Amino acid sequence: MEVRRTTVRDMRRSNRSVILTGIYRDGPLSRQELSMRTSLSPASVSNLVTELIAEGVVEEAGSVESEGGRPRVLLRVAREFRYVVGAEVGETRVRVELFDLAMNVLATVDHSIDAPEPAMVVKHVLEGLSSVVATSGVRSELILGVGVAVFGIVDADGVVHAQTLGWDAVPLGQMLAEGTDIPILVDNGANTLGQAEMWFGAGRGATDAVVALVGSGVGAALVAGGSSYRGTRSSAGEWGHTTIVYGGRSCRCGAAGCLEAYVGAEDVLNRYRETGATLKAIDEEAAFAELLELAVAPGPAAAIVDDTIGYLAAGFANLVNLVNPERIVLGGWAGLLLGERYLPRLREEVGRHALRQPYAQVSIEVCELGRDAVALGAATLPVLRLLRDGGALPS
Amino acid sequence: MEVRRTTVRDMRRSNRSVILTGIYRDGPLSRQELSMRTSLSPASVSNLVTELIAEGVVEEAGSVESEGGRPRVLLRVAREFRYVVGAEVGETRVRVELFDLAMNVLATVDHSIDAPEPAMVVKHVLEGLSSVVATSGVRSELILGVGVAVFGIVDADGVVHAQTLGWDAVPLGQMLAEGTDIPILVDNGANTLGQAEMWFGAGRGATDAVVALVGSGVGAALVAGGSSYRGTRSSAGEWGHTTIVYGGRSCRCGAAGCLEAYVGAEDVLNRYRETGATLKAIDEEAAFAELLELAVAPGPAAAIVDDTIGYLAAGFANLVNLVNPERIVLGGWAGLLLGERYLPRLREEVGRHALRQPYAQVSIEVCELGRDAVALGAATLPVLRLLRDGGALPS
DNA sequence: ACGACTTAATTCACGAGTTAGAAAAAGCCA
DNA sequence: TGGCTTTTTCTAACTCGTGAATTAAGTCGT
Repeated sequence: MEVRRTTVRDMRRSNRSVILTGIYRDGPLSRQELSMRTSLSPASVSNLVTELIAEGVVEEAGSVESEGGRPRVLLRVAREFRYVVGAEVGETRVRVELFDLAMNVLATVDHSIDAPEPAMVVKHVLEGLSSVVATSGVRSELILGVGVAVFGIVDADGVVHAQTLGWDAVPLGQMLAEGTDIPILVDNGANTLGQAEMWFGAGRGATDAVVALVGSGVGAALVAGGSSYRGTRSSAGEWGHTTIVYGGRSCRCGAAGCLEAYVGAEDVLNRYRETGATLKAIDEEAAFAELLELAVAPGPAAAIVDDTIGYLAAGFANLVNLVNPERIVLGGWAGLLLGERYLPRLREEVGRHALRQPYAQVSIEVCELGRDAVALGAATLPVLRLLRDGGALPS
Repeated sequence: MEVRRTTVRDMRRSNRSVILTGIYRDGPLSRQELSMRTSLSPASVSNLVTELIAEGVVEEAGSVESEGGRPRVLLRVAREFRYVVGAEVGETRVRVELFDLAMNVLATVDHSIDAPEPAMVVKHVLEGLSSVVATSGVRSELILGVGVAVFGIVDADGVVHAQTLGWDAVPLGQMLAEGTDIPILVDNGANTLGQAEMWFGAGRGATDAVVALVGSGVGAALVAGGSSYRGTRSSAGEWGHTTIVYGGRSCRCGAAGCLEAYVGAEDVLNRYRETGATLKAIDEEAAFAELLELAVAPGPAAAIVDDTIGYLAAGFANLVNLVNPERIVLGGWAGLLLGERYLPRLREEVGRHALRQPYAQVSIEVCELGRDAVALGAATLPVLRLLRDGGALPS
């Protein structure tokens, strides 16, 4: 635990960060309002804002009339000050998107891949980067950074361990950095999606939250005290591989009774098929949707879905009891399908498994952004850094 | 999420805190060493230390000869600058202890109680406080604060919800504050014990850790980024009531399949007795020890203990996967008994349930301090505050 | 015993920061 | 135009950490 000094420079950076973050998050604000909410003196706000405007990070955005006095000038982050890129590395495709600072999409490129071989992924990300830069017409010096989301465990230095991709200690960050001058930030896909939901979706306003993702696999993003919690070596959040049925179904991670083996879409379908029933759809997502359709009427499908909600609720209750979040957000493609139908049931079931006290303090919601938010979330990584550094650019 | 300004005062407080914490935690240090490890300039260290010495928080502690130059003067926190009190409220007794700042015990008072009725507990804590002050001869103005540990959920304001004591929303902090001028800090007993282990026991040096306590009940203290993690309303850490066997044994919390229902001492003994076997001992702790003795030879006792280790390992693995700590420390009276016999087995079993990556990063240890550390940990609460505030006293 | 050398701690002037309060700017209303 | 209100900027005062120079306090060789 390295304790570190504070200098007068840190103070200024911190205050710049406070102001910039305020402007970014809570839309156009006047200097007055900034002064109120940060409790910085009007003098300091003015001083800092002048500097931020001179550097181009912040711009004035019209004024608002007051009751008989000088009108307030509104401030906002200059959308076109810099740009950010978000990349999503999936099992079947690489998607690269370019955003302005207000997170408007300016360009998107998708590239399907057959086998997620590291070298090829690197190639596609770099090509996608060039491509979005070209089509958007943005000068590449103006790109603040590239956030890359991968579904697997990502070390602090961008080393990726992803069993689903068959990657073991792939230094993705370094490999990408060799192909471009733009800063690269690699993170877990669950985390980036969680980050997107926290900023722009169902997580807004919460400081202690969990974004739980249920797709073919199961994961979670932990947010503690307003920022993402990653653990010692940033592999926290492997909620899908917590044991929920000791000695139960075997999971692809090698252990038995993992939550994922009960609520992951693949395993839900397996559980259904093991009853002897069949589904028309071949595609996993279509099959899952079909199962949910069948489940409206009593029968084996309904029973399976029922059980799934129960297991999921127990998994949620574990989060509630252990982490005591103020909000849990359910996402992932399967999670969304389940959530839109069974959210009230789910909430109720969580109440049955969780302790009264922490249960009373949590609200359970469904993601608002859909699956495309993975790249969006990745793109927020450089923005987050910009805000944290008070608008100072990485040298 | 209130973002707040930083002023030049915060800077000074922060630097005082950095220095004071360094001196407190890493024994006598010279100004030089402080300068090195905090990266503050020698000038600032000198300046801050002068101030701290003038206020009496820090004192010089002899000097150490150097190789041909002026000897370094060592600095340490003045043990007798202030004193702190720790209280443990258990089901059968109230213990109050008085410490100096080096955490030497100067006085102890125990008081057995039959029924943990709030008003009585308050009375006993306050009487204990007077008593330790009297026997130690410490002037009560010199007492920095009283940390009170209760086994239950403790809100931020010292409101206690403890099912085992039958307390529902008891404003213990406020009740105590009415009886004394000394600042009162109430916290969960698992947290205070965890705090003690983190400072003085098996948790030293770790920044992301979990202290897991197994006694009659089961709980945990979460430490994230060097400080205790409490969640939204400080009820985080209810590890004992996470589901580990979906639909399994019913737990006293009302849910089914909680970890506590499998590894809590009471339930371990129940599981044994359900096999039809009996134990000579009546007392729970003696019975548990007897069970462990019987388990050295193959038979039903060994099977039960075997299963217990398995469940416990799964519970540990859940922590490893979800929280990615660098260390897990096993404590509690039953945990200690299990740990001293089965630690290697336990570690191995955790490896079977956890993901490879996070498992490789965690070390699993046993508590070093024993059960008396609950009051010690409670007493660290005011010390923690002193260090955090850079030696400034609560006004 | 003395002086050269080494290392530790303090002093001091300076630049960078925030703040309170005064002054200026910018609008509204009569 | 002039009075009024509200927002923003300017100014002087004060705090703090830093680097360079200085002082303090030893060791060691001769």
